[in-house]
Amino acid sequence: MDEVFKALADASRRSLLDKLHAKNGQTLNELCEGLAMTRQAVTKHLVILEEANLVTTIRHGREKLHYLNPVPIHQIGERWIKKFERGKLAALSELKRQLEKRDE
Amino acid sequence: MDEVFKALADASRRSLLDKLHAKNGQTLNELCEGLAMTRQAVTKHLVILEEANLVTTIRHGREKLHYLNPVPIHQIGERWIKKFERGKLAALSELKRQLEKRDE
DNA sequence: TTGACATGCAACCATTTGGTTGCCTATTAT
DNA sequence: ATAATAGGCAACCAAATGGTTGCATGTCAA
Repeated sequence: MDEVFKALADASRRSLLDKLHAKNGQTLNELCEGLAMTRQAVTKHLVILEEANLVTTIRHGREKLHYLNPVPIHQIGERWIKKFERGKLAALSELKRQLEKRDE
Repeated sequence: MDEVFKALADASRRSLLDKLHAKNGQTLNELCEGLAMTRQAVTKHLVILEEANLVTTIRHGREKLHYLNPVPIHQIGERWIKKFERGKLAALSELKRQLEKRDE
């Protein structure tokens, strides 16, 4: 879980996920296109995404195809974000109450 | 948005949010209880959470009360996670198709 | 008013992070 | 067979991160 959060914490990595979301199964060099970064830097990001299970790869000859795995993202939504959404209205009304209480 | 992802990338900060989710409006010293960290380290984490707008504070005399703001978390769910959930089944079936195609 | 309590500020430190460059290996096409 | 293509590995670097210690300030209670 921590690995997923850490992997998502970098804008370059999120844009790589975006790229795969737009077109799945890209090679390393395809993913490098248009990025202001060396191929090796992209490789490092992809390794982190793979370790967080956000990207799966398949070797096909000399090419390595990268596929998005949306499951960990979904899990964060389910296990983490939903927890905080439940208390949302309650929290806001409590904050309002505290703000009003402030000058007592 | 980036600040929120970065703020959530640290397990200590997520546990501070958990603490506030369990009991909102705690002081710095309250939040320090049971943590294997100095008060100053906790302060630094709270500053990061505040800058990401995940925590709001109110001074009340010599105490500083910390309140959870669930809005940015909700936004990540809405603007980011949902995007990847939509394509989930499609992505998985495409992956399966590619895996099967592999030996052609 | 003075001591205790809650927090703030700044300097410092080790480790991690995000990136680079240079070279090596494997596969494909001519 | 050989050149071009796709990718991997390792060393190195600067900056960011997560933590510490020491001291300062503001507020409350006796």
